[in-house]
Amino acid sequence: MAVTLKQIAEIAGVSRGTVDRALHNRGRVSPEVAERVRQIAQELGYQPNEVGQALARSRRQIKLGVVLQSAETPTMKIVAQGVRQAAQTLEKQGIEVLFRPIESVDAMRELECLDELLTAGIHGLAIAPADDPSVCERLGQIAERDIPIITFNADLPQSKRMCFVGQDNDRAGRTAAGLMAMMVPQNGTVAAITGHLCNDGHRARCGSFADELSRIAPGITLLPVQPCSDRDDCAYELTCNLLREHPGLSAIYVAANGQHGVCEALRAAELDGTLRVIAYDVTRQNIDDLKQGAISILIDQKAQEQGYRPLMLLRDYLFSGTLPNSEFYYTGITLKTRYNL
Amino acid sequence: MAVTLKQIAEIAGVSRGTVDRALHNRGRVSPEVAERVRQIAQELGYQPNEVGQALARSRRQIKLGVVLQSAETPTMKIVAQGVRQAAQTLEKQGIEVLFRPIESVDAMRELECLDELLTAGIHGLAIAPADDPSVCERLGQIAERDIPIITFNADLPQSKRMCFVGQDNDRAGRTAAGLMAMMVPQNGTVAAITGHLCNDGHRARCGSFADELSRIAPGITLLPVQPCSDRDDCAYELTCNLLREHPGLSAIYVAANGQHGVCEALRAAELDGTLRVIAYDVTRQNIDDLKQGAISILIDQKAQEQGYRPLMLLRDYLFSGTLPNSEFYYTGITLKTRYNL
DNA sequence: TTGAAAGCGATACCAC
DNA sequence: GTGGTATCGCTTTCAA
Repeated sequence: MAVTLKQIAEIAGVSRGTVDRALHNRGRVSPEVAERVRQIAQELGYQPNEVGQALARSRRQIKLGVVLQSAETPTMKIVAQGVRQAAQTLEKQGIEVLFRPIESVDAMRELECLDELLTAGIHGLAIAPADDPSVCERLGQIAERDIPIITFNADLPQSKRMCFVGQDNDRAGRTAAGLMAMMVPQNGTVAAITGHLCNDGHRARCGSFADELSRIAPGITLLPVQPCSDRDDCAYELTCNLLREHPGLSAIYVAANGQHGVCEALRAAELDGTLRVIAYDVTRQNIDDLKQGAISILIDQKAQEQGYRPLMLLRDYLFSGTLPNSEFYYTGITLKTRYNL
Repeated sequence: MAVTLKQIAEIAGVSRGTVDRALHNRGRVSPEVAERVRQIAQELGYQPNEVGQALARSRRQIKLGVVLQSAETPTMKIVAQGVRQAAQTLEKQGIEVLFRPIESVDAMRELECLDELLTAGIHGLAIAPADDPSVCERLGQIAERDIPIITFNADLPQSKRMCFVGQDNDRAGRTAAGLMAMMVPQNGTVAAITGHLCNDGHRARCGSFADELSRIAPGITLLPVQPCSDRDDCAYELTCNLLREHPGLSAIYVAANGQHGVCEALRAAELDGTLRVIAYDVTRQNIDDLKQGAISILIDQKAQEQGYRPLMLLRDYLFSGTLPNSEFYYTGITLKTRYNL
C-alpha cells in the first residue's frame, strides 16, 4: 500500500494534522517541523490518496455556477450533457452545481444569471459566454473577487478568465484543408460556406482552411467564403447558386451551421455522395446526413467534454490549487465518417 | 447532498450494517426488513457514494494479474502504458496489479506467467494472449476457479473469458475502405499489404476492407492482398514490385505492420505524398511518416485504452459484481492525419 | 504552534 | 438476523 499521512506523522513524531498542514502549506507549523515533514514525504514518495481527500472534502459545501448560451442548438445540447454528467460526478464529491442554460445569444439574460449565481454564493464559474463587452466586463469584476472563471466553447480572452476549454479552430480548419487536399483532384474547385463573417470561431475555421489549402494544394481553386447566418435555408440557396455557377465544383467546406441546407441542395441536384462535403459537429441531423452519404467527413469538437472539463478544472483548482496546464485547454479534433461514428 | 446509508438506516429504524447487507444482497437479513429497506432506498433514489465505497474497500487487499505478449512492439508499449496508468489509479484504491510483460509471442512463457500469478493469489486476470490452444485451455481452467478473465488487444473467444477489449477489426477495415473510396479516383487501383494471412485480426481488417470497397466503389481495382510478415524489409520489396508492375497505382492499404517499409519504398520512388497510404496505429514511427506526408491517414485503435479498460472492468466486477455490457468491449476507431495528432 | 478528535460514506467483523 | 464498532486516508475544527 502507498504511503499515508499517518505513516509520515509517526516517522516525524508529530500528529497527522501537523503533517497535513505542513504538506499543504496551510501555515501554523514551525518552519523546522514543516521542513522535516516535507523531507520525509519526499523520501517516501508520498502521494496523497485522492479517494481519502475527496471523502474528507465532501463536507465543505462548495458551489459552482455554469452559464451556457444558445442552449437550444444541437451542439450546445451535447455540451449541456457534459455539464450534467460533471454535475453528477461532483455531487458525489459534495459539490453543488448551479446550471443556468440560456436560449439564444442574450447578453442581458447572461448578466442576470451571473448576478443570481453570485448571490447564491458560488465559489467558481464556468461560462459559455456571448461575445459582448458587458459580459466581458462583468466577468472581470467577478474574477477580482477571487472567483475563478473558465470560459468554454466560446472564449472571451479579455475577461480575466483562468482558462478556455474548447476547440482549436485554427487547427480544425487546417485539418479540414488537409482532408480536402486528399479528396479533391489537384485542379479541382472547392467552395466554403460559413455562419457569420464576424464570428471569431467561424472566421478562424475559414481563414486557416484557406491558408492551409493554398499552401498544400495550390492547384485547387477556393471560391470566396460565403456566410449563411447559420441557417439551412440560406445555405440551401447558396449551394444551389454554387452548383449552377460552378458545374465542376468538387467539394464544399461548411465551417458552421447550415450543413443540412447544403445536403438538401445536393440531394435536389442528385449530387449528394458525389460532391465531397466536410462539416462540423456530431449532431443528430449531421449523423443522418453522414449515414446517407451527403456529408463525407465530420470534424468533431468533443462537445460533451467541453461541458465536462471546465467543472473538473474548477474543482481541482478550488480543492488543490492546481492551475490548468495552459491558458488554453483544447479539446481534441476527431474525425468521423459513416463508419466510425 | 445525496442520500446516504445512514439516512436510510434511520428511516427504516435499523442499523447501517443491515441496510448495507440488504441493498447488496449479502444475506443475513430477514426478508421483510430487506424489502422495507430496498423500498426506502428506491423512494429516496439512493445511489451509493463511490468515493466512500472506494475508501472502505481499500482495506480488502485484492490482486489483479496482467499478461501482455509482444511487449517489445511499438503498439504494445502503448498498451503497456495504459496498464501502468490503470495500475496507478487502482493502487490508490487498494488494488495491487501484478504486471507480466512478455517479449514476442511465446505460449510457454505465458503459461509460466499464468502459474506465477495464480500462485500469487490473483483475484482477476487481464491477458493479451497468444493464439495458442494450450493458453486457451489454461484460461478455461482458471475461469473454472471463478477468477474472471478479460482478453485484450487479441481475443481468444473459446477461452471462457468474461469479455474482450480491443478493436473491432471488421469495422476498422470498412472505415479504411470508406476513406479509400473518397480519396481514390473511381477507376483507380489499390493495393493491400497485410502482416500474416493466418492472423485473425489481420484477416478481418483485409476481408472487410475488400468487401466494403467492392460494395461502395465497384470501379476501383483491388489487387490481391500480400503478406509481409509484419516486416518492413519485406513490405519494402513488395511495394517496389507493386510500383513496377502497376504504374497507375493510386493507394496502398497497410493492414498490419510493415508500414515504414512501404513508406521507404515510396520515398525511393519519389511517390510519397502522391500515392495515398492508409495504415494502422499511432506509433512513434508512424507519426513521423504521417508528418512527412508518406502516410495519409492512420486508423488508431486506442492502444492505451486497451491496457487501461480491462483492469477497470475487473475492478467493477470484483467490487460491485457489475458485468461488462457486452462480451465485446470495442475501443473506438479514431482517424488521425498530420493535423490532428 | 501543536495534537486530539470528529467526521465524510461505506464495509466487515464480531458479538449478541 | 441484527447492531455496534473499527477502519479506510484525509481535512478541519477546537483545545491546549
